[in-house]
Amino acid sequence: MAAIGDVARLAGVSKATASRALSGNGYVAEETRRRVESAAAEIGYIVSPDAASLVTGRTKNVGVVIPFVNRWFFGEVLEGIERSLLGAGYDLTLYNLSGSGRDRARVFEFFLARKRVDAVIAVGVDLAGHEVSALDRREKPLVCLGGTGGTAARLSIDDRAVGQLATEHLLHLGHTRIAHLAGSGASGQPDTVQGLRRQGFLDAMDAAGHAPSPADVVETEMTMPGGYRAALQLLGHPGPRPTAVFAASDEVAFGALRAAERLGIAVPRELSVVGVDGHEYAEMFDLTTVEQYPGEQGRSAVGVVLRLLGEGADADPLPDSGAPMPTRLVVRASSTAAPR
Amino acid sequence: MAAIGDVARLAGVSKATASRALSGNGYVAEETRRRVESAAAEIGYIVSPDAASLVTGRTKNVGVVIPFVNRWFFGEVLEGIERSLLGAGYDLTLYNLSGSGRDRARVFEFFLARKRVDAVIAVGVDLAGHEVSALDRREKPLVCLGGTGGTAARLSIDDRAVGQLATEHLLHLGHTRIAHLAGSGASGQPDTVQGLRRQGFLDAMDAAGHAPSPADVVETEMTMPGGYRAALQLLGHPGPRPTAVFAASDEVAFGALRAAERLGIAVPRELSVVGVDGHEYAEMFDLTTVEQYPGEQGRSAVGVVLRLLGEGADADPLPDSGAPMPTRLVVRASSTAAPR
DNA sequence: CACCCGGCCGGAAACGGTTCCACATTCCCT
DNA sequence: AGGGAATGTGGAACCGTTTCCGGCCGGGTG
Repeated sequence: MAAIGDVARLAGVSKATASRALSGNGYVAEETRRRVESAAAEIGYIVSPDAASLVTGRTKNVGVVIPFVNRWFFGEVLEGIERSLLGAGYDLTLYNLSGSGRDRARVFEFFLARKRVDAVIAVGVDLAGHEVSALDRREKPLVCLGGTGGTAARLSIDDRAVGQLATEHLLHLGHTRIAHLAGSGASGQPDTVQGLRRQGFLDAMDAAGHAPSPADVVETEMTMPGGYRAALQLLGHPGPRPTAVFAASDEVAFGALRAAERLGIAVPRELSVVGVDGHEYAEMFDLTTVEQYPGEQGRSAVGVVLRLLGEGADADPLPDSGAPMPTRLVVRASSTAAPR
Repeated sequence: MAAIGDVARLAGVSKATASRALSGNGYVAEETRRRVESAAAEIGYIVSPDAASLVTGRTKNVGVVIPFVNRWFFGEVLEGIERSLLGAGYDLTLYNLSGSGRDRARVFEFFLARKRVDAVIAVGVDLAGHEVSALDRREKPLVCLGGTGGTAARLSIDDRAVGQLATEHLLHLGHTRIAHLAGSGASGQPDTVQGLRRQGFLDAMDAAGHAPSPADVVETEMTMPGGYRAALQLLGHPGPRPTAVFAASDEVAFGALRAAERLGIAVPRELSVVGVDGHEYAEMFDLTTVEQYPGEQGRSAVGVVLRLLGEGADADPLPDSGAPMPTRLVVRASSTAAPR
């Protein structure tokens, strides 16, 4: 394979000049630069990123750790991150942190600790203290998107406010008995996404003077089948039912809709449903939801990372640091006034 | 940061020996090895993959190019690949090849051509001739999972057989007017996934002596909203309707189910629906489907790649090369005998 | 006893770039 | 006119590994 020395020889300059010409750092006469470039093109020269990062210490590569790729929110975030990174000339190394077992430790101690990534974006993962300290001992910038634990840069929506907003929407419609399909762990870990959305729900209910019965808050995996099962449990018994459900995510809400259909409960006449996410399918299901914009969030995270890495002010402006990412209530046919 | 020289000094050996001790290549006395290892642990030494791959020419990193991450099949494949790769100590660099424009060229010419990946797995992408030749000019093994164009190693299900199988299932149930919700491009590109499934459908119909009317084969984006819209178009008019639909993917089938519900068409009494994929949600929707196993496919692809890279025979046995990956018809409540 | 071979180790040469430093011009300013 | 700054270039050091080669030792073999 052609190395920079070959290019230099062909162009009649030194390696140093060739390097400067190709990388654009330092002074080099316009005419020389052209000569070097055409020499490089002629022999099909491509730089070795390994050699370059060996000496510069920067790899132009960022690690992304993410617990799922096949949940809508995460997939969307990942796509946003990927696109931005690629645009900035960075590679993206993916770590799918599913379990919390030894694989997880391996990712942090073996893969991320190595010098192959310049920075890490953690999306929706709850970092342990030693995990984040392992990272900044290596002086690797860390940006968190959702999740908990990082003292580092953090981007997030206001999940408590989201829960509150969705619930208030139902309250305004006159519902009084509102159930909540919460993400699993919502009551145990109050500062996670699930916990905060649940808290928002409780706050809104409380402010309206309602105290939901414990049976009306059920926790479930945040997937469509999870929501389906939880809704069957919540609604599938004789006797009075809640007239509205606030689902912790759109996928859970879809499952609830399917369960209602299965149980012969008419939506929205007998049951209003609202979710959160702004899922691609929400419109098709006529689902009222609090939208968020994961692709945008991913892009913002990349913006922060690049800033932290000292890449110039070329990118989009930073979101006001500390300010939550935007969300918006979108009302569709799945929610309506409470039946009398 | 600690380099291997520091480890060597601390252990009282040369860099060469330290390297051998840590990498496990070449002769080194057991006792020395232990001394080196504890020295390394003491100062928290970690190798620089950049330096290592600079000299060995191998990066322990494979590139994955994939058109979507947020479609079930692709997400599942990606997860399978990731898990396997991680297990083998490899990194995974993700290239989300969405458009076919300049971004795509950039990925192939700039990112993949560089020496940062040892091999490439292309899932569900139709490679152009110059794209694959660019890769093997660099002597980078290429494994294709679905998609077309690679002369290289290829893993795939038999999509034509899948279409045929699904259609035959409906024929056996007595249906005669069967519609097909095909993936877009099915008729234009006969050797793509969509094209082959459509061909299998046509073959089965033909063998049964039926000639589907052109209006009963409609093409759509392979997503749930796509299936929804296409099914509305297919079923949402007065007059006689097909009694069964073969959807090119489960997500399309879900959309069709939703459309049927919207139109007041009872499934399966008035309309049978079958899909293909074995989507996570299929059971919840009671969908009859031809299952495939994308996670498994991803793992197999990694197996092939590792073999190609000369990693020992430690991994799972190769699937019989050339043999299609397994599929299985799973009958659920969405398909039943044709109404009389 | 001479020889060879296998285990074990160190010195030094790569690998392919970037960057520091020194040096030579040219240019501008006082 | 003189001096310093800006521009352009080359030599050489350096980044952190792996690996080739050669030397040393001990033991089995002819």
